[in-house]
Amino acid sequence: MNTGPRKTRQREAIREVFERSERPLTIDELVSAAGTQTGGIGIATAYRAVAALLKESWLETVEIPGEPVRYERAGKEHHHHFRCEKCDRVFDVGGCLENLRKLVPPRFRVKAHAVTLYGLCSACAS
Amino acid sequence: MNTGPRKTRQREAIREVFERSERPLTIDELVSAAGTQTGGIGIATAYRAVAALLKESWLETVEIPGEPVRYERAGKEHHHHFRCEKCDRVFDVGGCLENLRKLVPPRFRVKAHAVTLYGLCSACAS
DNA sequence: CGCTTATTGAAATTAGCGTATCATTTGCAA
DNA sequence: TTGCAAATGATACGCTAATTTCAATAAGCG
Repeated sequence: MNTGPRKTRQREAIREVFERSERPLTIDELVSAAGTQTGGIGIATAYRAVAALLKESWLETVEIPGEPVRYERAGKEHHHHFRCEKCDRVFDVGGCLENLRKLVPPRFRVKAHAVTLYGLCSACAS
Repeated sequence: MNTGPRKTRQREAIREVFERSERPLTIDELVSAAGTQTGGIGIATAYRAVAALLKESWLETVEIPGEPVRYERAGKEHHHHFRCEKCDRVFDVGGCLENLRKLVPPRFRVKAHAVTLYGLCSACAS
């Protein structure tokens, strides 16, 4: 007897997609990517699998204003995101600003920060 | 004869609320604030007035991931925002980071950026 | 292999946010 | 004061994202 999570074609596909992708993906992007690489997955399955992967901290959310939530592998080095205004893709951007804390008023306590850059990616800038 | 916008109690109240507020407000915050200061305004009116004030660039949008859109007076100096995780209010944060462009890969073109800080405001930190 | 039960997925449902409707109110020019 | 169009506001509607339903499928232990 066993009552653990089962290994299914769909979940394997989802893990593969995220492991191969170097950028955050929306649910729809995930479904599309998994669809081409395997027999395809349903949206409900995608949501459920992502929720599970979030719970076990295998994925993290990437939220950008006015955009659907995206997901990427957890545990990456500290980084931020760049959204291409032409192709709508979101890319990781390494590095960070050290002096963020200096910006806020004295008694404010900064616990986290998000930086989003907007512009044209290399593919769309040419 | 004249076919311009009319001066109403509700629009006056909305302008006053934004002029007095030093922080961005959601539609609901606006309705609440206007409600206490005057006879109250409807949500539809709030949306319409805000849309008009946006169109004439008297207001600007402040978008924070996972949050409803907020609005603040346009024309302020370049600044960013701080969201208190306890009271959910959003505050303006002066200053900026100069070296943002250095973060992105060579061929990427940066046109804008958004910085959001998260933590506890001075009132909630005590 | 056979059985139990987790998983899938299409479709229905929910939830949040914003807009459109339309009868009523009201600004304001004549 | 009068009249008309603009403005209001309660509510119905629409849209998108995400969850739930439930019958069918399939993982995987014995």
